Formats: sequence, structure tokens, C-alpha cells
Amino acid sequence: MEERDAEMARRVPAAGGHAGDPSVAPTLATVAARAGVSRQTVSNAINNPALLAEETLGKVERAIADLGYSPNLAARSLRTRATRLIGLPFEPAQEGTANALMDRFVHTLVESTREIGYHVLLFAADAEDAEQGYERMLRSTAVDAFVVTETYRGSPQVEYLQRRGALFVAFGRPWDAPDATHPWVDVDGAAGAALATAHLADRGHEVIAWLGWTTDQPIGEDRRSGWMRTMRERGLDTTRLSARGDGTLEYGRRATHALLDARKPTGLVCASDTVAMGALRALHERGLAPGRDIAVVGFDDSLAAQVASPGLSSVRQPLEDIALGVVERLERLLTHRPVDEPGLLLQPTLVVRDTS
Amino acid sequence: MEERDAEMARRVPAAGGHAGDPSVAPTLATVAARAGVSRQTVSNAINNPALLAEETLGKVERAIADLGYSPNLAARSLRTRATRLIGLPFEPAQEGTANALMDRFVHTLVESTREIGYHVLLFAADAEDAEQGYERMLRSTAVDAFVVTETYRGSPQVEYLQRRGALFVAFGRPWDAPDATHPWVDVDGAAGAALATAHLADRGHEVIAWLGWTTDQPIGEDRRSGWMRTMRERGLDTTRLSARGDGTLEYGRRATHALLDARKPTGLVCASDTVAMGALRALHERGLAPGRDIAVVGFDDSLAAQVASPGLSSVRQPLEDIALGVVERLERLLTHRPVDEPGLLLQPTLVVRDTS
DNA sequence: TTGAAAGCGCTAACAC
DNA sequence: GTGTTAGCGCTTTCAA
Repeated sequence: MEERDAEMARRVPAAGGHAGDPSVAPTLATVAARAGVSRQTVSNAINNPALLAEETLGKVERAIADLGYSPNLAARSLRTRATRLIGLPFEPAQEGTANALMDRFVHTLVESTREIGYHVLLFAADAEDAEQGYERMLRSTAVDAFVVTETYRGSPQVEYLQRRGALFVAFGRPWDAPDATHPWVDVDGAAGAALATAHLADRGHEVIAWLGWTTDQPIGEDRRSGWMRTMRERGLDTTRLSARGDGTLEYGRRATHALLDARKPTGLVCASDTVAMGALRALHERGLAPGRDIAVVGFDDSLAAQVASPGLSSVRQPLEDIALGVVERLERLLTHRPVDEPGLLLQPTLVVRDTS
Repeated sequence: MEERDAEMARRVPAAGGHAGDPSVAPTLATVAARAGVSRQTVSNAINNPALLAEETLGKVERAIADLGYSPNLAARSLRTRATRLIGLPFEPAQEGTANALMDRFVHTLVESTREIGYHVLLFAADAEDAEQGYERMLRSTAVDAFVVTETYRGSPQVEYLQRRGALFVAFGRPWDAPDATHPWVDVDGAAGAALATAHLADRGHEVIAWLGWTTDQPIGEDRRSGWMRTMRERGLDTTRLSARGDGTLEYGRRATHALLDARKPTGLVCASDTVAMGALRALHERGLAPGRDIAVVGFDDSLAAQVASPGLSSVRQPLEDIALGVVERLERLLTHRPVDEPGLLLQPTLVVRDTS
């Protein structure tokens, strides 16, 4: 083996050439030859530097720097059975909605996974057959763990991944199974809606309506409960002030018209910015001025909320912190340490703009 | 070697167990043992099925299906020196802008790279030291090729990647080097702006202003040229009708006020939706009704344009087709076939909404 | 058309 | 503290 190493070193120009010669990628053997140590010592220098004598370590580190060496990831993966890749199912933002939530989340995810030595691998999760996408990744040992974001409409994949013994962290609570033990991070939607409702109540509004989603959406129900709770606390009537529907713009528009015809609310708290934009459209159609005639608060602090005129007040999710929490849990999972606090519920904030 | 294979097959429960036993991932050897052929034959069945006799192929395929076998990607990478991964530098959408362009683009990218057997790997490209991010990926042979999207502010990374001998396809033209030979896909911004301008002219507008970016942004200059050309073609005066600035909402707002004070345009063509949203804000402040008093057209067809009230007319980029073009070129690059048409310029469309 | 041998670059286990 | 051995699962010769 010694012979082979020496031979390789001779074969590789970079060993005698200048730093960063891109013609031939240096390997452990190249570095070892240059530093005058064995390959294993170089490996240790990288993965277990504490094992080496200071002097040896120095030599090796210099050789690594000189050659611009980076370990071959495929070889490492093959040996360690770990790819240092995190799988993220990627779904397109729906057209006609205000959400581009994922952008902020994904970026922090990418940054902080890199800090723990991992990369993010995107894969398309078929809506119909989500399991297949995950299964493929698992079978070919393409990723070490997953980040699951689709806990919106009940999440069969969580159950599947757990059964399959795969590592994952969810962005979103296990609504269907409150006793689930997998790690997750989520935002306190009820607190967000409560924040918005209290804000309007503080500004003197007494007839505050809720524009929510259909009952089968636990996230919507959660947010709604924050509105309901706050209204009760303030002794405000909620009769016929709660609308429900799919979360589309058009729903928001129609529901607003209906509410205005019925109970004439002066404040509107919406389950999403998309719904809120629909509400603004209805007000626009009636010649009512948002913020003056009627206050509106959205949910998500989307880019649309930020650039709309008038600017839409909105509940902002701490997506960066969520990503941080997710990665923290991932790291524990990946290093086989217990996750002491599997669930993390973060508090949203309220961004006040022109509409309230 | 035969002995080893047989031994392994014995060790692996799945060989004698039921399909999809997740406890031990099947390998080539497992499949070979079950199909009663050698490992190489299985490998050939996967990579070169034409070489096999029909009967053998059938046997192997059945064994693969039974075991739910997927090749180990790390082992394959190590051997072939290819990871079947495409690197995509990922930058966050800027807050306060209407753009979430990338979402549509990235999704099609993920889908169509999967179709050619590749995955998309996200990595953070430091704004300051972009090269380092790429270099790391290259050194550790983490990806086979890149998709470069940051051709906005002059693209040093294109020059670097080319020098480095890396494979890549750019979303965006090589503005600085029109004679560059690398593959790229882009949208005809001039045509988009021309579309918008002609649309307004057709509706009777004669004083049509341009709200653009600073001169150093080639994309902005390109789009501007479409406005200019159309104005000339229609014999319309452009004097003092062209504004320039950073592309912020606030710039759009101020520039609109300034234009209204000066030349009182009846139509506004904007370099981006963000600028257009700023223009709408200015109109709002003046009590002018967009679409009735003044027509506004944005650029990008962002979610904000779609959900705003009134709905913002906007030039829509064919992001799905762009991603398709990018992947098509990537595939040729990766299979070492020549890219016959390195540059592909696609035509945008105009989405007319309430503001025009 | 199928099979045997070799080895990609790395690290775990063990020797020294 | 450092070196040696073995082998992860795959594909690329080359031989039969």
C-alpha cells in the first residue's frame, strides 16, 4: 500500500505542482505523500484532529492547504453510509396566492445546514404519491434525513417516514397525533391571530370578523381559536362574524362582501394574506378605504403584503428561527443524540402597516 | 468473488424475505443472487439493458422489482466520478420586493432534472465570495454541473466557472461578453417592454413613461430599449419620460410623483413589479385610480401583481420554459454532446389585469 | 451474451 | 500517535 501511495503521488502533478492545480483532484494519498505521513493520518487530521501530534497535524494541514484538497464526498459516503445531504420535498408556490413563505425558510435552512456540514437536496414530491418520492431517496441512500414541510393537509408522510425508520424533522405540528414523538417546529398560529385581534380591539374596534379556512384545516382552526379567545376575553360578540372557505383570493373577496352586508364589521382578521388581499379587493369594489373605514390584518407577511398599497398589516412567522430550530433538531438526530425537546412552538409577531 | 457474492446474499434477509424489507438495503449482489446471475449482469441490466438476452433481462428486472432495489448512489458516484447532482446557488428573495420568480423556475428545474436522472443541490453562494462556494462544490466533487442564475449584476462567476472548466448553464445572457460560448437561456426583456408599451399605445395612450433601473443594469437597459423602440415606431415623444433608479418600491413611488409633476404621463411601463407597486402607491397617495386615470404595467408577473387590488398588468416570463431549456442544455453538456444552439432567447407574454 | 478481476477514495478496526 | 488492512457498492475493462 505504501508503494501504491508513492506511485500515485508521482502520477499526480499537483503533488509537485502548484496549489490548486485543477487538472487532477488531489486525494488522501496525494496529501499523505506530500506531508510524509500515511493516508490514515491525513484522514484523522480531518475527522479527528485531536488524535494527532501537533507537529504532524501542522504538516498535514499545510499539505492540505497547498494542494487545495477536499475529501471526495462519494468515497466518504460509501464508507460511512452517510451522504451529508438533507432532502427537502419541493412544491411550487400556487399561482394566485400571496405566499412565498418558503423562500425565507429555505435560505436559512441552506445556510445553517451548511454550518453543520450538510447540503440541501431538492426533490419533487408528487402530490398523489408522496411516499414514492421519499422511498426513492431512501432506497438509493441519497439523503440522511428529511425536512418535511407538508403537514398542512394532514401528513401521511410523517407516519410513513416514522414507520420506515427514516430521520426527519417536521415544520408543522402533528395535528392528527398530538402524542407523536418525532421532532417538529411550528408557529403558534393562535397567538398570531390573537395578536392581530387584540391589536384591532386596542384601536377601538368592537366588531371584528374572522375570515378563515374550512374546518378540516387544523392550522386554520388553530388561528381561528386565537381570534375567538381574544374576542371572548374582551367581551366582544362573535355572532355571525366568522367566515370559512377555501383560502383563495376570491373566497376572501366574497366573504368580505357577505360580512359587510350582514354584520358590518369594522375589523377583519384573516387566516392568510391571500384571503386578506381578497378582502382588500372587496373593500376596493365598495369604495371603502382599508385602514380608515375598515381595518384588515393578514397572516404570513408575504411580499404582497409588504408591497401592496396600502401596505397590509400582517402576522409574521419567524421563518428564520424555525429553520434554525429544524436544523438544530436535525443535527441531534444525525449525531444520534436524543432530542430533549422534540416540539418547538415559536411566537409570531405583528407587522403593522397601513390597513390597521 | 463468487464466494463473496453468495455469502452476502445469505447475509441479506431481503434476498429470502419479502419485497421492500427496509431492514437491509439490497445491493447488486442481492439482486444477482436472487436472479441467479452475476453482479455485472445486473449492472448491465440497469445501465445497458440492450446487452442482455431478453430472458435474462426479465429475470433481473423481476428480482429488482421484488427486492425494491435502487443502486447506491455513493458507490456509483465513486466509480463513475459523477454525482448526478446539479448545483444551484440559492439566494434569498429580498424583502420588500415583489419578486418570487425563482419559485416557478426552481420547481420546473427540479422536475425536469429528475426526468434526466439528476437531483438539484442547493448551496449558499456568498455574495462577497461567490467563487468560494462554487470551488468547494467542485473540489469535493459534489455536483456535476451548475445552474447559474446570478447574471444580474455582471457575472464574475461565469468567467470563473469557464476558466475552471466546470459545466454550467446560465439563466441570463452574457451581457458583458456577447461572444461567450457557454450555454444560456434568457427572456427577451426588450420584447416584453415593447409588448407592454404597444398595449398601452393601442389603448390610446400617447404619453407613456418608463420607470427603469440604473444604467449599469443591462437587463434594465434591455427592457428599456423595448419601450424606446415602440415609442419611436409609434411616433410618440419620449422626452423626459424615462426615469431611472434602484429598483425599490420607494424609488418607484418617488419617480412616479416626479413624472406626474413634470410630464403627466397617462401610461407607466415599469422595469419590475416592485417598481410598479411603488408607482401604484404614488397614485394611491394622489387619489388617482390606476387603470382609469393612469395605466400601469409591471414586469415579472409576481404573486403580488396577481393578488393586488386592482390587479397589476404585468409582463410574464416563461419560467417553466426557461427551466426546460436550461435542463435540455445541461443534459447535452453532461452527456458530452455539443450544444448546437448555446443561447436560447424566449418570448415573454403580457398578462392584462385591472391597471391597464 | 455473460462472468471475473480490479479499483474508484475513503474510514473503521486494529496493530504497532 | 501513527500505520496497515480490509472493504463500502458500483462500473469498467477484459476474458470466456
